[in-house]
Amino acid sequence: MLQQTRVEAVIPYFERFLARFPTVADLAAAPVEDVLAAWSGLGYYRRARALHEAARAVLERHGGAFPSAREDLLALPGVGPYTAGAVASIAFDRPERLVDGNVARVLARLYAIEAPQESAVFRARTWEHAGLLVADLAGRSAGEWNQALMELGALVCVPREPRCLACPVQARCRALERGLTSELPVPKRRPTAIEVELHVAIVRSGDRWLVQQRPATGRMAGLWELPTVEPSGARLLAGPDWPDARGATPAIALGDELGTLSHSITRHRIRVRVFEARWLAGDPEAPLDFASRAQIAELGPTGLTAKILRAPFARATAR
DNA sequence: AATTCGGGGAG
DNA sequence: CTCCCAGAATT
Repeated sequence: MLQQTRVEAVIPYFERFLARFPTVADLAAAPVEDVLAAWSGLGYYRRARALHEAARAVLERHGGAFPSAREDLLALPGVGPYTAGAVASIAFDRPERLVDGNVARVLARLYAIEAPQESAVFRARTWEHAGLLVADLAGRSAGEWNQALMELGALVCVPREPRCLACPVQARCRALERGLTSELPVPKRRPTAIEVELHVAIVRSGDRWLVQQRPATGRMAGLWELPTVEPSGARLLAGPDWPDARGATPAIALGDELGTLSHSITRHRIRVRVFEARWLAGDPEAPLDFASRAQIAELGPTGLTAKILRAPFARATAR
């Protein structure tokens, strides 16, 4: 959960998740749909699938006992260099290094690493320094050291306007010595944004809303959303074939435009136009269905769908 | 090496 | 607005 996601954002998900799946065996035994529903809103849904697969791998390969060796951890789905180092050092007290975004920034400044942050050179230098520091611990806890390093980056050696006066290692910081703290680390190049327009239909039946499940592959796979089309036809974010696949007779008639909102997912900048709409057919068939707010929350909505359902203009459409 | 995955909070 | 977060997998 913590991969590329702030601790504060993770905590409520983590607590709900562990209440629902208390053990590795519980997680392994659960349907992936339940795991996705518990993950809904946190983003990077591949992580949820990987964690689910990892739980099953722990049962099959390790008899249900979570592995503690770095190499065994790396072999689990969704576990890369950072996570392997974090679990090995923090959970199992092994003398393993770790580099996350915070540690990379601390080390880049401490040792004045001028290579761009996405480069292989930068990655090699930071991991090398992280290893040397752990090797100097002389038996003291690498888990505590690694967490302290991350915390230093999160609280003191922050991206902009670092609090160098409060830094415990200011005396040995080469970036501070050279006046480079605002220049390092050299940020990775930002990819150009992709503009997308989506049309979303709000179809109400009493207190229920028409929703559709996204395909099993691709973005936000398996999550539920309000009926959505991408008029430009690029189909970057649009759901399953709707309304085209409904045949010559459109099953949904668009009405008044209720409002617009903006949404961003990674490099896509989405302008969303929300329309009131009517359902023209009989009972909807999969992947379409009517669901109440509570049911939608339980199914696992996309972040955009949750945002739309919270919007004032969506609340005011009761029929 | 470059892209692709969400969403949210800080500034 | 922009940036970036306790990254990993895929192309």
